[in-house]
Amino acid sequence: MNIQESTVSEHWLSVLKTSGYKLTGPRYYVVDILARTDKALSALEIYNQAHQKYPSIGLVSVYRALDKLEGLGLIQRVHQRDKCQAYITAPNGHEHLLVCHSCGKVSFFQGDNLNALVDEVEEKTGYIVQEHWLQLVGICQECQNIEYSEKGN
Amino acid sequence: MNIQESTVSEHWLSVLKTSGYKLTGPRYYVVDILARTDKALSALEIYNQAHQKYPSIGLVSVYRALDKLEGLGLIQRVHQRDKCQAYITAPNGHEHLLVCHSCGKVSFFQGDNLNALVDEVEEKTGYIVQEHWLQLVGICQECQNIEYSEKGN
DNA sequence: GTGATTGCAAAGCGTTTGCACCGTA
DNA sequence: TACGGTGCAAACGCTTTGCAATCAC
Repeated sequence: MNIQESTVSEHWLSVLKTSGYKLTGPRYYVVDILARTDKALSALEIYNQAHQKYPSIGLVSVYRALDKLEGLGLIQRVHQRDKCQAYITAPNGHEHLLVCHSCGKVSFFQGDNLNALVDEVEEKTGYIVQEHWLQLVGICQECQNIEYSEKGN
Repeated sequence: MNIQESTVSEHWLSVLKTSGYKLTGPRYYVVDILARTDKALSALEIYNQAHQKYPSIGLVSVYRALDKLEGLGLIQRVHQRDKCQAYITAPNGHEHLLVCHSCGKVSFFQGDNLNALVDEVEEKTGYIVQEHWLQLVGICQECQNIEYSEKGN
């Protein structure tokens, strides 16, 4: 295929290529959509968006692309109360997530303090902790402002 | 129905009753199984166990019981990399989980330090954080010992 | 007695698989 | 050219729903 427009996801495409994967249309559009949004998207949502620019794309290819991207650590799952099948970019590998309950926006944050907690738990319980996984859910500043202005009316 | 043996899940049964739910066979066995184990169980696993003592139970009733128990805050979901449909008791409401990657055992731990982190994130990002959700995955002490003794052979 | 609860069967939904064709490298 | 990747359709497994019968209260 022939990609003309340059995007922020060039890094991803090069990682895909370096890992021995072919650069195909479906993969390109999945990568591009995820790289351009700050909301967690499900396979179907990605498919719907991709379908507009690449009508021949199949939902199955989206699933397969997501699988590969997750394996390469380029994206990560967002776990929510009910559904846990949405994905977000992982620009710096696995990070802690901050999810806005109102607009669905996902941000990242550093959790340095977590190391002390992990050490404490390891000492108290005798576990060897291999991975930790933290997610905060709240309301972002923009959505707070919207709520206030709505109440003001 | 007529329950003879007394179990650790009496508290749950009284909560169910107080909340206006009828105490039926299927509910009793779902509560009892979850109260007696320290492993996260899926609906099907609970059904299989319950079926042994209560052969007429239906899988559907297990799903419905899990729904109610989760709503009452008596159990909570355990989120794992792939599947997020397993449940564990929540004896003290929602708590942080420590999951053994080897045997599947789930423990609870206190995360007091988390408040400082949440405050910090709120200040830096402007979010109002409503819920936090932390899970550690590692190897428990027993499984570590098993590994060592196996390597020694 | 009465309405909530149950079990069955079927439907629903998201995801995976089989397969022949296609396109990248 | 070779073979990894694709799209379609069908299969799959988990979960939910419709409904008449049942059971706790």
